[in-house]
Amino acid sequence: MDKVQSRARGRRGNGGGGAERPAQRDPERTRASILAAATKEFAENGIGGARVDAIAERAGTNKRMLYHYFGDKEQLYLAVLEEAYIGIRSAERSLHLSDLEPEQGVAELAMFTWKYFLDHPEFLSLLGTENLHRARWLRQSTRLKELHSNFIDKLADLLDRGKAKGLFRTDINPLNVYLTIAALGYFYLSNQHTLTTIFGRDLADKANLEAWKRHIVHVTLSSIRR
Amino acid sequence: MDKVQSRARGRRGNGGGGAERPAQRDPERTRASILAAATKEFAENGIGGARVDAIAERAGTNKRMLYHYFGDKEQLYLAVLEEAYIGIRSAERSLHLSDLEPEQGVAELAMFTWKYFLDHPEFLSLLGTENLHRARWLRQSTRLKELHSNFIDKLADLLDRGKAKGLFRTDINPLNVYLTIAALGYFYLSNQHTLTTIFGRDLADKANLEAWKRHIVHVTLSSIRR
DNA sequence: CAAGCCAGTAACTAAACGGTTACTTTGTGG
DNA sequence: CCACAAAGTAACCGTTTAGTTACTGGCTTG
Repeated sequence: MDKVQSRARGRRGNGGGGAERPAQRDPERTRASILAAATKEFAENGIGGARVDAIAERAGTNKRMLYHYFGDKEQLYLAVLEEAYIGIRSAERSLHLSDLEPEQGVAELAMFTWKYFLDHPEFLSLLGTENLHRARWLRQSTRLKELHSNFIDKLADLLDRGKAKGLFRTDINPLNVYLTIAALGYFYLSNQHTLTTIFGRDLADKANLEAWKRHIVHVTLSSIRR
Repeated sequence: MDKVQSRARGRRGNGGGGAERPAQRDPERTRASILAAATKEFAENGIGGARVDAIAERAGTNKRMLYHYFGDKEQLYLAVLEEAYIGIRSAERSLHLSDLEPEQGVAELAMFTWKYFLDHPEFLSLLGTENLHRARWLRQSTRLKELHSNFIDKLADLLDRGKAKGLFRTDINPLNVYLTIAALGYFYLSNQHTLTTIFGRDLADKANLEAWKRHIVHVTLSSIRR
Protein backbone atom coordinates (compact mmCIF):
# COMPACT_ATOMS: atom_id res chain seq x y z
CA MET A 1 0.00 0.00 0.00
CA ASP A 2 2.97 2.30 0.21
CA LYS A 3 2.36 4.19 -3.01
CA VAL A 4 5.26 6.44 -3.84
CA GLN A 5 4.50 9.83 -2.48
CA SER A 6 6.50 12.29 -4.52
CA ARG A 7 4.70 11.82 -7.77
CA ALA A 8 4.42 15.60 -8.08
CA ARG A 9 5.34 15.93 -11.78
CA GLY A 10 3.24 18.23 -13.85
CA ARG A 11 3.21 15.52 -16.52
CA ARG A 12 3.79 17.54 -19.65
CA GLY A 13 6.20 19.86 -17.86
CA ASN A 14 9.11 17.42 -17.98
CA GLY A 15 10.77 19.17 -20.87
CA GLY A 16 14.02 19.45 -18.95
CA GLY A 17 15.11 16.01 -20.01
CA GLY A 18 14.78 13.82 -16.92
CA ALA A 19 13.57 10.25 -17.07
CA GLU A 20 9.87 10.00 -17.95
CA ARG A 21 7.76 9.37 -14.86
CA PRO A 22 5.23 6.53 -15.27
CA ALA A 23 2.51 8.99 -14.26
CA GLN A 24 -0.12 6.95 -12.49
CA ARG A 25 -2.93 9.05 -13.86
CA ASP A 26 -2.56 10.24 -17.40
CA PRO A 27 -5.78 10.60 -19.39
CA GLU A 28 -4.08 11.27 -22.71
CA ARG A 29 -1.77 8.32 -22.37
CA THR A 30 -4.62 6.02 -21.35
CA ARG A 31 -6.80 7.20 -24.19
CA ALA A 32 -3.99 6.76 -26.68
CA SER A 33 -3.11 3.29 -25.47
CA ILE A 34 -6.75 2.20 -25.69
CA LEU A 35 -6.89 3.52 -29.24
CA ALA A 36 -3.69 1.70 -30.19
CA ALA A 37 -4.88 -1.53 -28.61
CA ALA A 38 -8.26 -1.23 -30.31
CA THR A 39 -6.57 -0.65 -33.66
CA LYS A 40 -4.71 -3.93 -33.32
CA GLU A 41 -7.71 -5.86 -32.04
CA PHE A 42 -10.09 -4.61 -34.73
CA ALA A 43 -7.48 -5.09 -37.45
CA GLU A 44 -6.81 -8.66 -36.38
CA ASN A 45 -10.35 -9.81 -35.72
CA GLY A 46 -12.76 -7.53 -37.52
CA ILE A 47 -15.52 -5.73 -35.72
CA GLY A 48 -17.50 -8.85 -34.94
CA GLY A 49 -14.49 -10.79 -33.71
CA ALA A 50 -12.92 -8.00 -31.65
CA ARG A 51 -13.36 -8.38 -27.90
CA VAL A 52 -13.77 -5.42 -25.61
CA ASP A 53 -12.03 -7.26 -22.78
CA ALA A 54 -9.10 -8.05 -25.05
CA ILE A 55 -8.73 -4.39 -25.97
CA ALA A 56 -8.71 -3.35 -22.32
CA GLU A 57 -6.12 -5.95 -21.50
CA ARG A 58 -3.90 -5.03 -24.47
CA ALA A 59 -4.11 -1.40 -23.41
CA GLY A 60 -3.03 -2.34 -19.90
CA THR A 61 -6.11 -0.74 -18.49
CA ASN A 62 -9.63 -1.52 -17.45
CA LYS A 63 -12.74 -2.05 -19.53
CA ARG A 64 -14.45 0.74 -17.67
CA MET A 65 -11.95 3.28 -19.09
CA LEU A 66 -12.77 2.21 -22.59
CA TYR A 67 -16.41 3.12 -22.06
CA HIS A 68 -15.35 6.23 -20.19
CA TYR A 69 -13.35 7.60 -23.12
CA PHE A 70 -15.19 6.24 -26.14
CA GLY A 71 -18.79 5.49 -25.21
CA ASP A 72 -19.18 2.00 -26.62
CA LYS A 73 -17.57 -0.55 -28.90
CA GLU A 74 -18.87 0.96 -32.12
CA GLN A 75 -17.78 4.47 -31.30
CA LEU A 76 -14.37 3.13 -30.40
CA TYR A 77 -14.21 1.40 -33.77
CA LEU A 78 -15.15 4.63 -35.49
CA ALA A 79 -12.39 6.48 -33.63
CA VAL A 80 -9.91 3.83 -34.77
CA LEU A 81 -11.07 4.14 -38.36
CA GLU A 82 -10.87 7.91 -38.32
CA GLU A 83 -7.38 7.85 -36.92
CA ALA A 84 -6.27 5.39 -39.57
CA TYR A 85 -7.53 7.60 -42.40
CA ILE A 86 -6.03 10.69 -40.83
CA GLY A 87 -2.74 8.81 -40.78
CA ILE A 88 -2.55 8.16 -44.51
CA ARG A 89 -3.95 11.51 -45.51
CA SER A 90 -1.37 13.40 -43.47
CA ALA A 91 1.42 11.18 -44.76
CA GLU A 92 0.26 11.98 -48.28
CA ARG A 93 0.79 15.63 -47.56
CA SER A 94 4.53 15.00 -47.34
CA LEU A 95 4.50 14.14 -51.04
CA HIS A 96 5.25 17.18 -53.17
CA LEU A 97 4.04 16.07 -56.54
CA SER A 98 4.11 19.57 -57.96
CA ASP A 99 7.89 19.71 -57.65
CA LEU A 100 8.47 16.65 -59.79
CA GLU A 101 8.63 15.79 -63.46
CA PRO A 102 5.41 14.01 -64.53
CA GLU A 103 6.80 10.51 -64.90
CA GLN A 104 8.88 10.81 -61.76
CA GLY A 105 5.85 12.14 -59.88
CA VAL A 106 3.67 9.18 -60.81
CA ALA A 107 6.47 6.78 -59.89
CA GLU A 108 6.93 8.50 -56.52
CA LEU A 109 3.21 8.33 -55.79
CA ALA A 110 3.15 4.63 -56.63
CA MET A 111 6.15 3.88 -54.45
CA PHE A 112 4.82 6.01 -51.61
CA THR A 113 1.46 4.25 -51.65
CA TRP A 114 3.12 0.85 -51.76
CA LYS A 115 5.38 1.68 -48.84
CA TYR A 116 2.52 3.07 -46.81
CA PHE A 117 0.46 -0.07 -47.33
CA LEU A 118 3.46 -2.25 -46.54
CA ASP A 119 4.21 -0.37 -43.33
CA HIS A 120 0.59 -0.19 -42.16
CA PRO A 121 -1.04 -3.60 -42.53
CA GLU A 122 -3.61 -2.62 -39.90
CA PHE A 123 -4.84 0.13 -42.22
CA LEU A 124 -5.50 -2.42 -44.95
CA SER A 125 -7.32 -4.70 -42.53
CA LEU A 126 -9.52 -1.90 -41.30
CA LEU A 127 -10.40 -0.95 -44.87
CA GLY A 128 -11.38 -4.55 -45.50
CA THR A 129 -13.52 -4.68 -42.40
CA GLU A 130 -15.17 -1.39 -43.20
CA ASN A 131 -15.99 -2.49 -46.74
CA LEU A 132 -17.41 -5.76 -45.49
CA HIS A 133 -19.95 -3.61 -43.69
CA ARG A 134 -20.52 -1.38 -46.73
CA ALA A 135 -18.77 1.63 -45.20
CA ARG A 136 -21.42 1.80 -42.50
CA TRP A 137 -19.23 3.69 -40.03
CA LEU A 138 -17.20 5.69 -42.53
CA ARG A 139 -20.43 7.11 -43.91
CA GLN A 140 -21.45 8.19 -40.42
CA SER A 141 -18.24 10.05 -39.84
CA THR A 142 -18.48 13.79 -40.23
CA ARG A 143 -14.80 14.26 -39.50
CA LEU A 144 -13.71 12.21 -42.50
CA LYS A 145 -16.03 13.82 -44.98
CA GLU A 146 -13.89 16.95 -44.75
CA LEU A 147 -10.70 14.98 -45.16
CA HIS A 148 -11.21 14.25 -48.85
CA SER A 149 -8.10 16.22 -49.51
CA ASN A 150 -7.08 18.04 -52.59
CA PHE A 151 -4.98 15.03 -53.27
CA ILE A 152 -6.78 14.07 -56.46
CA ASP A 153 -6.52 17.67 -57.66
CA LYS A 154 -2.77 17.63 -57.18
CA LEU A 155 -2.52 14.40 -59.10
CA ALA A 156 -4.65 15.92 -61.86
CA ASP A 157 -2.18 18.80 -62.16
CA LEU A 158 0.70 16.40 -62.43
CA LEU A 159 -1.04 14.40 -65.15
CA ASP A 160 -1.98 17.58 -67.03
CA ARG A 161 1.65 18.61 -67.11
CA GLY A 162 2.50 15.22 -68.53
CA LYS A 163 -0.21 15.57 -71.16
CA ALA A 164 1.00 19.04 -72.14
CA LYS A 165 4.51 17.69 -72.64
CA GLY A 166 3.14 14.98 -74.88
CA LEU A 167 4.26 12.26 -72.46
CA PHE A 168 0.86 10.97 -71.33
CA ARG A 169 -2.28 9.95 -73.13
CA THR A 170 -4.94 12.64 -73.10
CA ASP A 171 -7.78 10.27 -72.12
CA ILE A 172 -6.50 9.37 -68.65
CA ASN A 173 -8.07 10.67 -65.48
CA PRO A 174 -6.52 11.01 -62.01
CA LEU A 175 -8.99 8.82 -60.16
CA ASN A 176 -8.30 5.87 -62.44
CA VAL A 177 -4.57 6.33 -62.08
CA TYR A 178 -4.83 6.43 -58.30
CA LEU A 179 -7.18 3.43 -58.19
CA THR A 180 -4.75 1.48 -60.36
CA ILE A 181 -1.85 2.18 -58.03
CA ALA A 182 -3.89 1.44 -54.91
CA ALA A 183 -5.40 -1.73 -56.39
CA LEU A 184 -2.05 -3.28 -57.25
CA GLY A 185 -0.65 -2.61 -53.78
CA TYR A 186 -3.76 -3.43 -51.79
CA PHE A 187 -4.58 -6.73 -53.44
CA TYR A 188 -1.05 -8.08 -53.27
CA LEU A 189 -0.71 -7.35 -49.56
CA SER A 190 -4.21 -7.91 -48.24
CA ASN A 191 -4.62 -11.19 -50.12
CA GLN A 192 -1.07 -12.44 -49.66
CA HIS A 193 -2.09 -15.27 -47.34
CA THR A 194 -4.57 -16.98 -49.62
CA LEU A 195 -2.40 -16.31 -52.68
CA THR A 196 0.70 -17.71 -51.02
CA THR A 197 -1.24 -20.80 -50.00
CA ILE A 198 -2.80 -21.35 -53.40
CA PHE A 199 0.10 -20.55 -55.67
CA GLY A 200 2.78 -21.96 -53.38
CA ARG A 201 5.00 -18.93 -53.60
CA ASP A 202 5.83 -16.72 -50.64
CA LEU A 203 4.60 -13.30 -51.64
CA ALA A 204 5.95 -11.79 -48.42
CA ASP A 205 9.49 -12.69 -49.39
CA LYS A 206 11.67 -9.59 -49.54
CA ALA A 207 12.77 -10.08 -53.13
CA ASN A 208 9.17 -10.61 -54.24
CA LEU A 209 8.04 -7.47 -52.42
CA GLU A 210 10.72 -5.42 -54.13
CA ALA A 211 9.83 -6.92 -57.50
CA TRP A 212 6.16 -6.10 -57.01
CA LYS A 213 6.97 -2.50 -56.19
CA ARG A 214 8.81 -2.20 -59.51
CA HIS A 215 5.89 -3.96 -61.18
CA ILE A 216 3.41 -1.40 -59.88
CA VAL A 217 5.51 1.48 -61.21
CA HIS A 218 5.93 -0.25 -64.55
CA VAL A 219 2.25 -1.10 -64.98
CA THR A 220 1.07 2.35 -63.97
CA LEU A 221 3.47 4.19 -66.24
CA SER A 222 2.98 1.97 -69.25
CA SER A 223 -0.78 2.35 -69.00
CA ILE A 224 -0.66 6.16 -69.15
CA ARG A 225 2.19 6.74 -71.61
CA ARG A 226 1.31 7.66 -75.15
CA MET B 1 -20.15 -51.27 -41.05
CA ASP B 2 -22.92 -53.10 -42.82
CA LYS B 3 -24.02 -50.29 -45.07
CA VAL B 4 -26.98 -51.58 -46.97
CA GLN B 5 -26.01 -51.62 -50.59
CA SER B 6 -29.17 -51.19 -52.57
CA ARG B 7 -30.71 -48.36 -50.64
CA ALA B 8 -33.05 -48.18 -53.62
CA ARG B 9 -33.12 -44.44 -53.82
CA GLY B 10 -36.53 -43.12 -53.11
CA ARG B 11 -36.60 -39.38 -53.38
CA ARG B 12 -35.36 -38.51 -56.82
CA GLY B 13 -37.41 -41.32 -58.34
CA ASN B 14 -40.44 -39.12 -58.85
CA GLY B 15 -39.44 -38.50 -62.44
CA GLY B 16 -42.69 -39.87 -63.72
CA GLY B 17 -44.10 -36.42 -64.03
CA GLY B 18 -46.38 -35.95 -61.08
CA ALA B 19 -46.38 -32.79 -59.01
CA GLU B 20 -43.14 -32.40 -57.07
CA ARG B 21 -43.56 -33.75 -53.59
CA PRO B 22 -42.57 -31.10 -51.02
CA ALA B 23 -40.43 -33.86 -49.61
CA GLN B 24 -40.67 -33.33 -45.92
CA ARG B 25 -37.36 -35.01 -45.42
CA ASP B 26 -34.63 -34.26 -47.90
CA PRO B 27 -31.08 -34.43 -46.60
CA GLU B 28 -29.45 -33.06 -49.74
CA ARG B 29 -31.80 -30.15 -49.96
CA THR B 30 -31.36 -29.34 -46.29
CA ARG B 31 -27.58 -29.57 -46.50
CA ALA B 32 -27.52 -27.37 -49.56
CA SER B 33 -29.76 -24.73 -48.08
CA ILE B 34 -27.65 -24.60 -44.92
CA LEU B 35 -24.57 -24.13 -47.07
CA ALA B 36 -26.20 -21.37 -49.09
CA ALA B 37 -27.44 -19.61 -45.96
CA ALA B 38 -24.03 -19.91 -44.33
CA THR B 39 -22.35 -18.47 -47.42
CA LYS B 40 -24.51 -15.37 -47.16
CA GLU B 41 -24.12 -15.03 -43.42
CA PHE B 42 -20.33 -15.45 -43.43
CA ALA B 43 -19.94 -13.17 -46.44
CA GLU B 44 -22.00 -10.44 -44.82
CA ASN B 45 -20.64 -10.62 -41.30
CA GLY B 46 -17.28 -12.33 -41.36
CA ILE B 47 -16.56 -15.36 -39.26
CA GLY B 48 -16.69 -13.52 -35.95
CA GLY B 49 -19.89 -11.69 -36.78
CA ALA B 50 -21.76 -14.63 -38.29
CA ARG B 51 -24.43 -16.14 -36.04
CA VAL B 52 -25.22 -19.83 -36.02
CA ASP B 53 -28.86 -19.12 -35.17
CA ALA B 54 -29.09 -16.69 -38.07
CA ILE B 55 -27.76 -19.32 -40.49
CA ALA B 56 -30.30 -21.88 -39.30
CA GLU B 57 -33.12 -19.37 -39.67
CA ARG B 58 -31.98 -18.27 -43.14
CA ALA B 59 -31.82 -21.91 -44.17
CA GLY B 60 -35.36 -22.46 -42.92
CA THR B 61 -34.19 -25.25 -40.70
CA ASN B 62 -33.04 -25.94 -37.20
CA LYS B 63 -29.70 -25.27 -35.58
CA ARG B 64 -29.38 -28.93 -34.74
CA MET B 65 -29.25 -29.84 -38.44
CA LEU B 66 -26.35 -27.51 -38.96
CA TYR B 67 -24.32 -29.42 -36.39
CA HIS B 68 -25.66 -32.67 -37.77
CA TYR B 69 -24.32 -32.00 -41.26
CA PHE B 70 -21.23 -29.89 -40.64
CA GLY B 71 -19.93 -30.55 -37.15
CA ASP B 72 -19.47 -27.04 -35.87
CA LYS B 73 -19.32 -23.41 -36.95
CA GLU B 74 -15.72 -23.53 -38.12
CA GLN B 75 -16.17 -26.66 -40.21
CA LEU B 76 -19.24 -25.08 -41.77
CA TYR B 77 -17.18 -22.01 -42.63
CA LEU B 78 -14.53 -24.23 -44.19
CA ALA B 79 -17.18 -26.00 -46.29
CA VAL B 80 -18.44 -22.61 -47.48
CA LEU B 81 -14.92 -21.51 -48.38
CA GLU B 82 -14.18 -24.72 -50.24
CA GLU B 83 -17.37 -24.47 -52.23
CA ALA B 84 -16.58 -20.88 -53.16
CA TYR B 85 -13.13 -21.79 -54.49
CA ILE B 86 -14.49 -24.78 -56.34
CA GLY B 87 -16.95 -22.40 -57.98
CA ILE B 88 -14.37 -20.09 -59.52
CA ARG B 89 -11.95 -22.84 -60.45
CA SER B 90 -14.59 -24.78 -62.33
CA ALA B 91 -15.82 -21.64 -64.05
CA GLU B 92 -12.24 -20.99 -65.13
CA ARG B 93 -12.23 -24.33 -66.88
CA SER B 94 -14.79 -23.00 -69.35
CA LEU B 95 -12.14 -20.59 -70.62
CA HIS B 96 -10.23 -22.06 -73.52
CA LEU B 97 -7.19 -19.87 -73.63
CA SER B 98 -5.32 -22.22 -75.91
CA ASP B 99 -7.77 -21.59 -78.73
CA LEU B 100 -7.22 -17.84 -78.77
CA GLU B 101 -4.71 -15.40 -80.17
CA PRO B 102 -2.40 -14.16 -77.38
CA GLU B 103 -3.78 -10.63 -77.04
CA GLN B 104 -7.35 -11.84 -77.32
CA GLY B 105 -6.67 -14.55 -74.75
CA VAL B 106 -5.36 -12.10 -72.17
CA ALA B 107 -8.31 -9.80 -72.81
CA GLU B 108 -10.75 -12.69 -72.40
CA LEU B 109 -9.13 -13.76 -69.15
CA ALA B 110 -9.34 -10.22 -67.81
CA MET B 111 -12.99 -9.85 -68.75
CA PHE B 112 -13.86 -13.27 -67.42
CA THR B 113 -12.23 -12.54 -64.06
CA TRP B 114 -13.96 -9.18 -63.85
CA LYS B 115 -17.33 -10.69 -64.62
CA TYR B 116 -16.85 -13.49 -62.13
CA PHE B 117 -15.97 -11.04 -59.36
CA LEU B 118 -18.88 -8.80 -60.30
CA ASP B 119 -21.35 -11.70 -60.26
CA HIS B 120 -20.04 -13.26 -57.03
CA PRO B 121 -19.58 -10.57 -54.40
CA GLU B 122 -19.82 -13.21 -51.69
CA PHE B 123 -16.65 -14.81 -53.06
CA LEU B 124 -14.77 -11.54 -52.64
CA SER B 125 -16.07 -11.13 -49.11
CA LEU B 126 -15.03 -14.64 -48.15
CA LEU B 127 -11.56 -14.02 -49.55
CA GLY B 128 -11.32 -10.88 -47.44
CA THR B 129 -12.44 -12.71 -44.34
CA GLU B 130 -10.05 -15.56 -44.95
CA ASN B 131 -7.12 -13.20 -45.44
CA LEU B 132 -7.99 -11.30 -42.29
CA HIS B 133 -7.33 -14.59 -40.53
CA ARG B 134 -4.14 -15.24 -42.50
CA ALA B 135 -5.65 -18.09 -44.50
CA ARG B 136 -6.08 -20.12 -41.35
CA TRP B 137 -8.84 -22.32 -42.75
CA LEU B 138 -7.67 -22.41 -46.34
CA ARG B 139 -4.33 -23.79 -45.17
CA GLN B 140 -6.13 -26.56 -43.29
CA SER B 141 -8.07 -27.63 -46.33
CA THR B 142 -6.73 -30.71 -48.03
CA ARG B 143 -9.40 -30.56 -50.71
CA LEU B 144 -8.27 -27.17 -51.96
CA LYS B 145 -4.58 -27.97 -52.08
CA GLU B 146 -5.31 -30.23 -55.03
CA LEU B 147 -7.37 -27.59 -56.74
CA HIS B 148 -4.42 -25.39 -57.66
CA SER B 149 -5.27 -26.08 -61.21
CA ASN B 150 -3.08 -26.02 -64.21
CA PHE B 151 -4.55 -22.62 -64.77
CA ILE B 152 -1.25 -20.76 -64.42
CA ASP B 153 0.36 -23.25 -66.81
CA LYS B 154 -2.27 -22.56 -69.41
CA LEU B 155 -1.72 -18.84 -69.02
CA ALA B 156 2.03 -19.39 -69.34
CA ASP B 157 1.48 -21.15 -72.67
CA LEU B 158 -0.62 -18.27 -73.92
CA LEU B 159 2.03 -15.74 -72.94
CA ASP B 160 4.79 -17.84 -74.49
CA ARG B 161 2.92 -17.83 -77.78
CA GLY B 162 2.71 -14.05 -77.53
CA LYS B 163 6.42 -13.82 -76.83
CA ALA B 164 7.26 -16.07 -79.78
CA LYS B 165 5.25 -13.84 -82.08
CA GLY B 166 7.13 -10.81 -80.82
CA LEU B 167 3.94 -9.32 -79.34
CA PHE B 168 4.80 -9.54 -75.65
CA ARG B 169 7.82 -8.59 -73.60
CA THR B 170 10.03 -11.54 -72.77
CA ASP B 171 10.42 -10.64 -69.07
CA ILE B 172 6.78 -11.12 -68.07
CA ASN B 173 5.57 -14.06 -66.01
CA PRO B 174 2.10 -15.56 -65.77
CA LEU B 175 1.63 -15.10 -62.03
CA ASN B 176 2.26 -11.37 -62.27
CA VAL B 177 -0.14 -11.05 -65.17
CA TYR B 178 -2.86 -12.90 -63.29
CA LEU B 179 -2.25 -10.94 -60.09
CA THR B 180 -2.51 -7.69 -62.05
CA ILE B 181 -5.86 -8.67 -63.51
CA ALA B 182 -7.20 -9.93 -60.19
CA ALA B 183 -5.92 -6.90 -58.28
CA LEU B 184 -7.65 -4.39 -60.51
CA GLY B 185 -10.96 -6.20 -60.30
CA TYR B 186 -10.83 -7.15 -56.67
CA PHE B 187 -9.87 -3.77 -55.28
CA TYR B 188 -12.43 -1.83 -57.29
CA LEU B 189 -15.29 -4.06 -56.19
CA SER B 190 -14.34 -5.02 -52.66
CA ASN B 191 -13.44 -1.45 -51.71
CA GLN B 192 -16.22 0.25 -53.63
CA HIS B 193 -18.06 1.36 -50.51
CA THR B 194 -15.24 3.28 -48.88
CA LEU B 195 -14.03 4.62 -52.24
CA THR B 196 -17.50 5.81 -53.21
CA THR B 197 -17.86 7.54 -49.84
CA ILE B 198 -14.45 9.19 -49.96
CA PHE B 199 -14.27 10.24 -53.58
CA GLY B 200 -17.94 11.05 -53.92
CA ARG B 201 -18.39 9.06 -57.11
CA ASP B 202 -20.62 6.04 -57.41
CA LEU B 203 -18.30 3.25 -58.48
CA ALA B 204 -21.21 0.81 -58.73
CA ASP B 205 -22.80 2.89 -61.47
CA LYS B 206 -23.26 0.81 -64.60
CA ALA B 207 -21.27 3.12 -66.88
CA ASN B 208 -18.41 3.21 -64.38
CA LEU B 209 -18.37 -0.57 -64.11
CA GLU B 210 -18.17 -0.91 -67.88
CA ALA B 211 -15.42 1.70 -68.06
CA TRP B 212 -13.41 -0.10 -65.40
CA LYS B 213 -13.67 -3.37 -67.28
CA ARG B 214 -12.14 -1.69 -70.33
CA HIS B 215 -9.55 -0.11 -68.07
CA ILE B 216 -8.44 -3.51 -66.75
CA VAL B 217 -8.00 -4.87 -70.26
CA HIS B 218 -6.12 -1.75 -71.34
CA VAL B 219 -3.78 -1.71 -68.33
CA THR B 220 -3.03 -5.41 -68.54
CA LEU B 221 -2.28 -5.40 -72.24
CA SER B 222 -0.21 -2.23 -72.24
CA SER B 223 1.93 -3.59 -69.40
CA ILE B 224 2.89 -6.74 -71.29
CA ARG B 225 3.21 -5.46 -74.85
CA ARG B 226 6.67 -4.83 -76.23
C1' DC C 1 -6.92 22.29 3.01
C1' DA C 2 -11.06 20.59 1.98
C1' DA C 3 -14.50 19.99 -1.58
C1' DG C 4 -15.46 18.01 -5.57
C1' DC C 5 -14.49 16.12 -9.84
C1' DC C 6 -11.99 12.86 -12.58
C1' DA C 7 -8.98 8.64 -13.44
C1' DG C 8 -9.04 4.11 -12.36
C1' DT C 9 -10.53 -0.76 -10.41
C1' DA C 10 -13.11 -4.92 -9.69
C1' DA C 11 -17.04 -7.36 -9.33
C1' DC C 12 -21.43 -7.87 -11.33
C1' DT C 13 -25.53 -8.55 -14.77
C1' DA C 14 -28.56 -9.58 -18.43
C1' DA C 15 -28.49 -11.13 -22.79
C1' DA C 16 -26.49 -13.55 -26.55
C1' DC C 17 -23.95 -17.20 -28.09
C1' DG C 18 -22.21 -21.88 -29.64
C1' DG C 19 -23.21 -26.23 -28.78
C1' DT C 20 -26.02 -30.36 -26.64
C1' DT C 21 -29.69 -33.36 -24.91
C1' DA C 22 -33.80 -35.66 -25.09
C1' DC C 23 -37.24 -36.50 -27.89
C1' DT C 24 -40.55 -37.10 -32.18
C1' DT C 25 -41.33 -38.09 -37.00
C1' DT C 26 -40.54 -40.34 -41.33
C1' DG C 27 -38.92 -43.61 -44.46
C1' DT C 28 -37.08 -48.30 -45.63
C1' DG C 29 -35.67 -53.22 -45.50
C1' DG C 30 -36.27 -57.68 -43.31
C1' DC D 1 -45.82 -54.45 -39.91
C1' DC D 2 -42.18 -54.08 -37.03
C1' DA D 3 -37.54 -52.57 -36.06
C1' DC D 4 -34.17 -49.53 -36.84
C1' DA D 5 -31.76 -45.58 -38.69
C1' DA D 6 -31.71 -41.17 -40.20
C1' DA D 7 -34.08 -36.48 -40.39
C1' DG D 8 -35.92 -33.12 -37.77
C1' DT D 9 -37.57 -30.25 -33.51
C1' DA D 10 -37.47 -27.63 -29.31
C1' DA D 11 -35.99 -26.74 -25.02
C1' DC D 12 -32.03 -26.34 -22.51
C1' DC D 13 -26.99 -25.41 -20.72
C1' DG D 14 -22.63 -23.39 -19.56
C1' DT D 15 -19.81 -19.75 -21.20
C1' DT D 16 -18.77 -15.54 -23.14
C1' DT D 17 -19.90 -10.96 -24.09
C1' DA D 18 -20.95 -5.93 -24.03
C1' DG D 19 -22.07 -2.93 -20.91
C1' DT D 20 -22.89 -1.21 -15.65
C1' DT D 21 -22.62 -0.30 -10.77
C1' DA D 22 -20.48 0.84 -6.78
C1' DC D 23 -16.50 2.02 -5.17
C1' DT D 24 -11.33 3.84 -4.25
C1' DG D 25 -7.68 6.95 -4.89
C1' DG D 26 -5.59 11.20 -6.62
C1' DC D 27 -5.43 15.95 -8.63
C1' DT D 28 -6.95 20.78 -8.97
C1' DT D 29 -8.94 24.88 -7.34
C1' DG D 30 -11.51 28.19 -4.55
